[in-house]
Amino acid sequence: MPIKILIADDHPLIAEGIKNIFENLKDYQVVTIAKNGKEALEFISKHLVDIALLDIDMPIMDGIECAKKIISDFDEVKVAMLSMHQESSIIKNLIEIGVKGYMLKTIPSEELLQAIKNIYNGKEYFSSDVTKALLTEDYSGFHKYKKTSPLVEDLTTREKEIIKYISQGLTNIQIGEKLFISPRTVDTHRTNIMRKIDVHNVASLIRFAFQNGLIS
Amino acid sequence: MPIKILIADDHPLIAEGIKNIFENLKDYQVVTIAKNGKEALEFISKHLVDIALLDIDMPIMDGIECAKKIISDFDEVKVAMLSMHQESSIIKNLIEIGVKGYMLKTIPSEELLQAIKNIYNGKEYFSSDVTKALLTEDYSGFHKYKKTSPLVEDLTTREKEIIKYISQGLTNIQIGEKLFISPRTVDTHRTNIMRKIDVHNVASLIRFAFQNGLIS
DNA sequence: TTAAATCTACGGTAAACAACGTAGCCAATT
DNA sequence: AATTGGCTACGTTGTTTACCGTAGATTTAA
Repeated sequence: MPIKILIADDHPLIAEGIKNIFENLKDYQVVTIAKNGKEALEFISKHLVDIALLDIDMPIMDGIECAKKIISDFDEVKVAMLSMHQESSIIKNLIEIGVKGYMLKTIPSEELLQAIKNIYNGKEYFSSDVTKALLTEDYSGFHKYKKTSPLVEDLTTREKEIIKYISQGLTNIQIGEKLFISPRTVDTHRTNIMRKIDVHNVASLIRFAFQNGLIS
Repeated sequence: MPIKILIADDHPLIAEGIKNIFENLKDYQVVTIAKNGKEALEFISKHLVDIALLDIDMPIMDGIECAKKIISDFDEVKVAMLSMHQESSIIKNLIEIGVKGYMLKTIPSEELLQAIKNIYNGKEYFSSDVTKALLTEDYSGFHKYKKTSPLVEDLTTREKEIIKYISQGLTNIQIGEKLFISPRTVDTHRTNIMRKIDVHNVASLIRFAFQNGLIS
């Protein structure tokens, strides 16, 4: 029983290109190519479909509207989006709607097959490209991102360990007990840490640690 | 010519489990299992390795340190991270460092194979789980998995203001000057804050503030 | 084989903090 | 008119931190 796939894209060349990927593979079957969201919905209401691959930019009914309707009315159909662009706000929205995947059209064919398989098996799939774009995106407006200070490089493993415990609210004595060292040694580490990153109290230290990913 | 893989993980069971995935596959070869970053580096300096799969939490030298060194010193080795957690703050750092992949240890074996293949071929791979976590995280900061504590509600405007100044590393005297109040009053606010959110030192206070979006 | 870095540890001092209680003033609410 | 909550302020006490210097042991790098 092959996985039944619906493709919705208003560009026939692209749609055919995608269809070709599944050609000659007995595990996959492209059951139709829809030119817009409306056609896709009509087909789904009359035929069995496992996975709907929707382009986002389509005339008459776009992929997002279409995805909403499919997910609310035909919950046995799993929806994945194909797009040229990577806009995090849209993607976030799509996930809330309940799509199972988001892929760029630049996806390699074998990765697409893997993605379809994953989604068919109840998992989710999002392009690595998308992930990276999101991670390297500048979130200005939501929160500020500070690069890791070069000062972090100067900290030794032990010092980072000490910072971790300080952030947990432990006193030098308690930290000493945890690490089986003298509280005076912890104090020495503290002093060295403070000197290295040029702060002069715990508050600034913890702030620095947070902003540089030393604690979370 | 199989893809030569180095695995670094201080938990032998996990490392062996990962190794088993590649067993009997002629395209992949696990050339060694390192117990920490140091061992991994030593091996790489002496042997040919295509891909280094590093756990993040390791003793002696953790995966992040190790990744940095590998990427700076052995740029023919592609580095991918394996982790138990989805820590978006450090994933971003990792990408800047230059790692090619980030996967959760819950990754299915076939997906891991696909990931390794992608990375070997110069692409990148990031777990869908990670992507989704990033997309659905609330953008109040990097500190996603902590919900706002109900205790925050108890804090007055003045108290939050005091917290802000404390986080900037100001002493009670300096805060008093800023707000034109006595340092003793600042002290009173401090005490009240501590009582309300049930912490007993500045470190815990700042941590709380970060995790609840009071400061950033 | 030096030299440098790291982790360890201590003595001493001044500053800052944490916690207790008490209390007046003001504004908003009951 | 009385109460409540928030901001102000002080006395006091013990704990903890921040910083200064010194220094041995061990590992790493030059």
